[in-house]
Amino acid sequence: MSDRKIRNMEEFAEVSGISRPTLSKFFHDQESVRASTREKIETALSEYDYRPNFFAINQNRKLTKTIGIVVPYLADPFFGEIARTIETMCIEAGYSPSLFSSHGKRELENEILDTLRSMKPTGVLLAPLGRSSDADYVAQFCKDIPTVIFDSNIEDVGTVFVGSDNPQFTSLIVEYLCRTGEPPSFFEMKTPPNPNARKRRAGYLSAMQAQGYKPDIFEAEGEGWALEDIGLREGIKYIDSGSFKSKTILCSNDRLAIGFLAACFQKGLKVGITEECDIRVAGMDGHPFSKFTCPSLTTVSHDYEAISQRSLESLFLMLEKGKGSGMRMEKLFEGKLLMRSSA
Amino acid sequence: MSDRKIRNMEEFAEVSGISRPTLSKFFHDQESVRASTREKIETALSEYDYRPNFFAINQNRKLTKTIGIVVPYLADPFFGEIARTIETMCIEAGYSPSLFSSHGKRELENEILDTLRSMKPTGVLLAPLGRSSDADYVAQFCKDIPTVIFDSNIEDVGTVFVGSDNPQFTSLIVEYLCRTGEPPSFFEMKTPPNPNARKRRAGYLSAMQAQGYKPDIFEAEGEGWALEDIGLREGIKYIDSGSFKSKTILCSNDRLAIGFLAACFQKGLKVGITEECDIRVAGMDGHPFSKFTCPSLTTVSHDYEAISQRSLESLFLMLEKGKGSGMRMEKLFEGKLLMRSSA
DNA sequence: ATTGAAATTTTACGCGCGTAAAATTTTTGT
DNA sequence: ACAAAAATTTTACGCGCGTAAAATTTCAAT
Repeated sequence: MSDRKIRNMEEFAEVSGISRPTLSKFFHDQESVRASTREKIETALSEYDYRPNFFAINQNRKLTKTIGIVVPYLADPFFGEIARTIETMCIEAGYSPSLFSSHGKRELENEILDTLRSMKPTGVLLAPLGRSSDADYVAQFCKDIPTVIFDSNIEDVGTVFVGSDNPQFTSLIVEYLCRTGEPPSFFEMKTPPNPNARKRRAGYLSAMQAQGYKPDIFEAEGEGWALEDIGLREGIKYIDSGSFKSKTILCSNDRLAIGFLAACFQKGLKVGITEECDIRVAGMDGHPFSKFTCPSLTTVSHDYEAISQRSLESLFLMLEKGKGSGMRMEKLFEGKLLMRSSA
Repeated sequence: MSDRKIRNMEEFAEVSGISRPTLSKFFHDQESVRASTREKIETALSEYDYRPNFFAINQNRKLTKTIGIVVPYLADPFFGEIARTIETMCIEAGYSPSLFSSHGKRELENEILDTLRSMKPTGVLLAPLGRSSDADYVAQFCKDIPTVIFDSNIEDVGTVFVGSDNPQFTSLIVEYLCRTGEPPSFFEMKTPPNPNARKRRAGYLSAMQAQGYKPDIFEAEGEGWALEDIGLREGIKYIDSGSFKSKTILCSNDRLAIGFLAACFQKGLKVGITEECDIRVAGMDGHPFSKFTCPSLTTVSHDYEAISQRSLESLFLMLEKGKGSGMRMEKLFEGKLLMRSSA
C-alpha cells in the first residue's frame, strides 16, 4: 500500500498504466474490460486505494446508477424493514440507493422530491405520506422522474403502484375470526395518516356483510404517527365505555393493536384465543414486533420481500419500456395469515 | 408558472435577469444577496421552478454542506429514532443529511465509508457496528474525514465519541431494583454485537459488589441483530432450567427484554413489581416500544435528544478548531430511570 | 450632488469525470 | 501467419456549477 494520495482518475491512470477512458469504463462496469486489464487495475487499486468522485460521476453519466428511496416515517419498524430490504436489493443490482424519510411532514416530503429531482436518479421508489401528501406535487414528480409508488396509493398518480391487497387482508382475517369464534368489532383511527386504512375499513364492512354479520366500528381520536400511543389511550377509553358489541377486536393495523394490547393489559383484560380469555385481539401488517407481544399477535402480514422486489422490478421495466402506454398499473400482493395466540 | 424547462443556472440567469455568480451566491446562502435581488430571484423561482444540480454543486464547493449519517441497523427502532432526530437537526442547520445503514454487515459498513469518502462531506456522524466493525478501516476514515462516533465506542478511534454512560445505566437500575425488592440476575448475550453490552456487564458486576451482593449472570447464545428472537428463545431455556438465583431479571438491553417478556408470558410467569407477580424484568435503552409492552417495561432511557444534539455540535466544533489538539474527547450522557410496571 | 462602500456583473478558468471519434494495439479465428 | 474483430489509447470536448479578479453599478451617507 503506497501512501501517495491519488486525487483523480488522471493520477490513477498514471500509476496504473491504464488510460483514463478505460478506467472510466471499468468503474462503470467491471466486466466491460479485458480480464488482463481488469487485473492490472485491481492490483493498482489495492496499492493506491482510489475511488472516483461520487459527484463527478453522477453529474456526467446519462444513467445515474442511483435509486432514490423515500419512506414516510423511518422510525416505524415497518418502513425500517422495507427500507432494509429494498436497499439490499438495489446494491445487489449494482445501484447506489439514497434513502430519505419524510418524517411524517408534508413539507419535508416535497423538499425530498426536489432534492431527488436535482439528483437525476435512475428512478425512485416512493412510499408517500398518504393523506397528507401533496398529491399534485407528487404527480408532477412522477411525470418527470421514473417513479414507482408503493405501500400507500395516491389515486391516479404515477405509472405504477405496488402494494398490498388491503381488502383481501381484512376479508382473510375477518373470515378467520368468524370461523374460530365470533365476528370482530373494528378498531381504527378516525383520521388515519395512511390511506390503506380506508380500504381496510371498506374491506371490513364488506367482509362482515358477506358473512351476514352487522359491522361494529370504533373510531379512535388522534392525529399523527404515534399509533401505539393512540391505540393505548383510545383503547382504554373504548374498554371503559364498555361499548363493544363483540369480544373480538380487529385493529386496523399492528401498531394500533400493540397499543390496544397494552390497554387490555392495563385494564386487566386477558387477551387470547383460549376459553378462559376475556377478549381476542388481531391486527394487520405483520409488524416486526408482533411476534413478541404478550400474547403474540395474530395478524395478516405483508409480503415484504415480494413488495420490495416487485417495486424494483417494476422500476426497471418502466425504464426499459419508456413510460410506455400511459396505462397505470397496480400490483397488489395478498397477505399471509399469521395465526398466533392473541386471536 | 411558465412551462419553459430551465436546464441550468445559465438559463435561469437569463429568465431571472440576475447574473449566474450572484445566483450561485444566493443558492449557497440566501442572506448573502441584497433584499431586492433576493425578491427578484424568488419571483423568478416561483415562476420557473429551477433547482441547481445536486451533483454539480457538491463537486465544486469547498464546503459540501453535506453530512453523512451511518447507523448499524435501521430496522431497529432505536436507530430509527436517532436517525430521525439527527436528520431533522441537520436540516435545521442548513445541511443535507445522507443516511446510510450498514444492515449489520461489516463489508457494507466499509463500502459506506468508501462512498462517504468520495462524497467529501462536511462531516460524518457514525454509529459503528461495534464488535464486527473493521476498526482499522474506521480509524483511517476518521483521520481523513471529520467524524464523530456515537452510540458505540471503538477504543482510541476517532477524535470524538458521544454516547451513554453505560456503567451509570446499570448502577442506576441495579440500585433501584435492590432498593425496591431484591438484587437482580443479569441476562445478556454471550457475544453481543454492540460493545456497550460489555460495559453494562461490568457495570452490573461493580454495582452488585458495591451493594454487597453476589452477581448472577445468564449468557444467551446466538449471534446477530435479531435480539428479540434471542431473548425469547434463550429466555425460555433460562426459565426452563430454573437456574436463576433471583426473581428479578435485568436484561442487558430492551430488545432482549422484549423477547424475555414474551418468554415469561409463554411460560405463564406473571411479570411485574406487585406482590402477586412471579418475576420482575427490567431493561436498558428506553426503546420506543418499551412503553407498550405488557407489562410496560421498566428501563433506563438514553437521552436521545442530547446525544443527537451533542454529536452534531461536536462535529461543528471539530470543523472550526480543525482536528485540534490530537486529544480524544468522550462525552457520556446519563440515562433516566423510567419506572414502569414490569419492575 | 458627491463620495466611498457594498453589491453585482463580466470574464474566465477549473473541478473530476463521461463520452465520442479516430488511431493504434491486442486478440481471435482460420 | 494473416486478416478481421475487439479492446485500448489518444485526443478533445462537454457537463453544471464554484469561484476568483476586475469592471461596473447600486446604495447609503454626508
